[in-house]
Amino acid sequence: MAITHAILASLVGDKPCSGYDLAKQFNSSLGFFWKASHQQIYRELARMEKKGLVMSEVVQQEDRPHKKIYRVTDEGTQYLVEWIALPTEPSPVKEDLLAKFHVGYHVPIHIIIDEILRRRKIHEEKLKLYYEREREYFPDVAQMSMKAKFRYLNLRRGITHEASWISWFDEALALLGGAAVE
Amino acid sequence: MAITHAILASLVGDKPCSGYDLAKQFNSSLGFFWKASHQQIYRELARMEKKGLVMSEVVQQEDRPHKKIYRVTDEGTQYLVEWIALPTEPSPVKEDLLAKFHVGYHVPIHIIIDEILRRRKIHEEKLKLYYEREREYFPDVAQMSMKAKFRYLNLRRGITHEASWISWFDEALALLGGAAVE
DNA sequence: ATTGAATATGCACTTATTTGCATATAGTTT
DNA sequence: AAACTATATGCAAATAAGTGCATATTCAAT
Repeated sequence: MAITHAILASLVGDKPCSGYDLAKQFNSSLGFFWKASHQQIYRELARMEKKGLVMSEVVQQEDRPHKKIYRVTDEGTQYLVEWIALPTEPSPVKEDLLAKFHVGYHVPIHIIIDEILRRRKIHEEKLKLYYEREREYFPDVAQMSMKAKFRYLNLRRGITHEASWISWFDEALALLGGAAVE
Repeated sequence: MAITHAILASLVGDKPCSGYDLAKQFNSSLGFFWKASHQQIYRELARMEKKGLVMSEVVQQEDRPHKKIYRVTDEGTQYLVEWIALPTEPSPVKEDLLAKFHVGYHVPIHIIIDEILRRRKIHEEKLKLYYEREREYFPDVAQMSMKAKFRYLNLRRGITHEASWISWFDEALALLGGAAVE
């Protein structure tokens, strides 16, 4: 996915913010569909401003360095809406772990088992975090605004994604004879 | 994931082959963890040969253009095995559809519904293909070599991945009031 | 004969990403 | 006082990845 679209979606969908804020939003819903370094973000924001998709305003702060707050222009909004209407292909999977599994029988099995256990823990913690957020922010699924529904679905995608990893890890452990988990 | 690792894994795990063959293997198990254009592959193979990770042999063919068969060197194998032992982080998700959902309430709902239905069909077809391959190549899960187990698990990862997408699409359709599927 | 498909390779250009460096303010910790 | 953390921005260089174009052979179809 082009970083342009991710930034536009974030600025339109949340409030106008600085590059620093964008870089931080890896924790929030933005992190479900996009990650990038702050260097990428600053550069991309500058490019987008040159193209007229966003505009910035320098905000002087007393206790912190000044910052540039970016907001989406009408042109930017239109560009985003047009992009949404275009069909989207599934993003290609590039997963290290699967490449390792492809030749996994060439290394001692404990290396693979350890790696599965390590990765499983990472995904489990993420899943737990997502469940907590689900309980906290979306307690009443029946009563939600359109915006909330979409945010909820993105969170649900994170949940199904992590859950499918975990069930696969368990399958792998069972087949490869790894220890039971916890 | 670095394309280097994917190519090495493919050459070690399957048989030595040409860049053209590698590019075609998008259909087979290779496609679960890696996609690239033939241009990328040829360039990367050339680089890897310069580094000594692979070596090539030109094979003259009577009925087709000549081709270069690449095989992994001892150095390449060692490099791959060392890489496998390194821990692997989950690959960052960059999914267009989630960015679109982030601002989905800004466009008419039928655009989103249509896109869900279209994407659902793609994932369903892939899942069907994977199930067929599972029946065909792995009929007896209890009796498998180590190599077969790893191949089976990669296929299973493809299956859990696609299945999690489909269940999410159904959830989205239910919440957004889309038509029942088929 | 010419077009098209499959096999087979690759250069050149462009874009994307990563890494290292650099700067600046202010508060907190040692 | 010096070091560290958090906020805030950005350039430069290197590496990686992606797109467009170009070439060559053979067979099959029109």
